[in-house]
Amino acid sequence: MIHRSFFARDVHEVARELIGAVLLVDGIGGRIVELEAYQQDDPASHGFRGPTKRNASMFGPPGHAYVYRSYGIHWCLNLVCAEAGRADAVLVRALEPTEGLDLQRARRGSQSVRALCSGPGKLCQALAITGEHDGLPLDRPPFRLEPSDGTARVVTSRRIGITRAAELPWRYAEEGSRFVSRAPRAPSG
DNA sequence: CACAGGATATACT
DNA sequence: GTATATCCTGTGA
Repeated sequence: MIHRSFFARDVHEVARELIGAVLLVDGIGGRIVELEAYQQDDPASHGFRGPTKRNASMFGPPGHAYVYRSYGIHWCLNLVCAEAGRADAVLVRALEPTEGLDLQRARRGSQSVRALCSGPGKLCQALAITGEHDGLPLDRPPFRLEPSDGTARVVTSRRIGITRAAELPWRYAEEGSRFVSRAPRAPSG
């Protein structure tokens, strides 16, 4: 069980240690295989221009969820890090589905296991994460987080789908995983 | 494999 | 009005 205090640290440390951790919502989910780090002083972050109604939970205490709607259609899940008042968070981009595959398939339509959670919008649909989860603590139901066993090898690469600060290697993924949203193009560390 | 286009909430110009 | 931390479908090389 990962306690919310786990998140009261540097976002990059948290991101690296969360690869291989298990994320469940109402018992449904899988192993985290891909994350991206966003910081308050990062032009690509929603918190860069200060608090708004949408990003309010980013500025709240760490160890809580920040859920926002993307392109008017999809939900995306972030885990708030650092100290309260600092808008740092990791975006959960992909899971290796392990729990509740039938329900995930039903929510996503008849799909291959690889297509269930290989993207931030996809995994929110598979786990039924919506705006109602925005601001909820991550160490209380319906969330459950179990730590990685430490065997996952982590690679970094550039973040996906952004135009500002696109050169920063702040995407973290499990090396060789077939469940990431896209294969890292230029792996390092 | 690489695009283009559409759905459409929220924030910014 | 324009852009965006997305996804799906269609077209064509």
